[in-house]
Amino acid sequence: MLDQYGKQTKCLVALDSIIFGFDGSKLKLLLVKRGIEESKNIWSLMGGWLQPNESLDEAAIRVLKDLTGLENIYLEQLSVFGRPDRDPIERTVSVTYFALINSTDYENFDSGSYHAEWFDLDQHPELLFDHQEMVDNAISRLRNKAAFHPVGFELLPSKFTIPQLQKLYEAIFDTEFDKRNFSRRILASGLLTKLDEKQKGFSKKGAFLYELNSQNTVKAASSNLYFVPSIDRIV
Amino acid sequence: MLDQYGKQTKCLVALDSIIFGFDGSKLKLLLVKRGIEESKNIWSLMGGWLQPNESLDEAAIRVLKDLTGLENIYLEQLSVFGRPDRDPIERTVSVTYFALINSTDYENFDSGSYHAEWFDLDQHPELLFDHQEMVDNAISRLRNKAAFHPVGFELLPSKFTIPQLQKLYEAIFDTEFDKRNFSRRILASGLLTKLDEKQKGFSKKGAFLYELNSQNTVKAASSNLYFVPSIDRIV
DNA sequence: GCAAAAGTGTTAACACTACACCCATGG
DNA sequence: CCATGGGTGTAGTGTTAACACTTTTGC
Repeated sequence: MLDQYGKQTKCLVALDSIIFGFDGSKLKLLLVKRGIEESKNIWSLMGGWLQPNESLDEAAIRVLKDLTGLENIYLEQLSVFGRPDRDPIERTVSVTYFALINSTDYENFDSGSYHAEWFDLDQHPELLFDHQEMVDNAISRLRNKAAFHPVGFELLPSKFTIPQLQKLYEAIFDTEFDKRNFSRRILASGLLTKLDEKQKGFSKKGAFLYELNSQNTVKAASSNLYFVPSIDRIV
Repeated sequence: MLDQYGKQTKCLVALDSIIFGFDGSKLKLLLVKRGIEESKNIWSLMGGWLQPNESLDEAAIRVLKDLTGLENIYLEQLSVFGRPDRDPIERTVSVTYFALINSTDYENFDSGSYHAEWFDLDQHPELLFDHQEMVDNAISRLRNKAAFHPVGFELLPSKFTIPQLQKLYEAIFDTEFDKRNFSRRILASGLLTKLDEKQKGFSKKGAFLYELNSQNTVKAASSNLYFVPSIDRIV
């Protein structure tokens, strides 16, 4: 029972964040090289230790900032990993977080002595400890979330085209969509505002740019099923 | 960064489980009286401490068994609570789990010196620390899960009637369904096998009993959207 | 003028909602 | 024989998936 505080063993508590990015055609993963001797050349997730006076959320935000300089990133708690032997050095319970950011906005990291780098999600180096398991878990959460919430926009620049958005969703769900159905569905959500500008330089015709509506003007859209390519891909 | 193990502060790690039950008409919550002085008369979730050689999942299973004698219960990790002041006695990070069981099968607990008791979910005593927050979190997870996975059956006896199942779903989603639409939808899922027996003693006509198909025979059904009363109730 | 990407509509199948009456039985 | 809960069908509406051609413009 929850008494006998004094007799209980304590654990190190770590935070590890899976940071997804998108470069226009592929999903990216932000990794960092770990500073300790034994695993000097192994890439790992953005991780750090929980400090005495911070909540888990605060700690995850601080760690990300310390390692990359990134601020104002929305981090969402995923799950906890706690196998006794998951960290061979000392028993550690790790709480994972995930975040989505537009990777082209953050190419250069203000990361002090750490080296952070974007990798293709489907082609990244081997990871420390159980970090690959954490990444797999995060991908499945990302798919779930993207199906029901307009979450993909955080991975794109503030102005984007429908074909760009479609490529993003195709990357998230690792599949292809019919562009007529895709654009109809996205526009029907009422989340996007069409701008007068066209994207230049990529296609010859140029595609219209859109931006996300201000929160206030989106009503029904965000409370309803948002985008499900086909339910069985996400469950 | 994840080095400097020696310098880091350690934390107590607790497990707290939200155990849902169903008595045929209402959802139930299994609570226990905590053993420590300051909060002797406060009910709390099934909780205990993580031990050195067990994983989080193992610990949650063990704690549930120690407090209630319940075994072979499928527990699923929910989330972690870690505000620095959530436990006033000492800093504790708590990992929550939830489970669904058929409460009528478990009325009497082999709980050693502990006192475990079922309460109506909508009418239970005040809870310790942030346990109410944990319960709220679990309810929303239960709704989500029930909408996409045939999860409700764990709350019923192995043979059950369609009206019983409907009552369960009505309790989970706190609403009412049209019985014609409900049964059509559930049967269309292909998850149920109709038995030759009828339930006796409750209604005069008697309702046919069904059982859950063996895993093997369910194909399309479990991979597809299973039961969504109306999407905006669950998102 | 042609290659490459953008943009746009219709149809047929299916899924969902709403709704009302008869059935079987125990008392 | 009647009260209680069990069981069933249909019509209308909305939603989804599948599908092909025209437009723009840089080269």
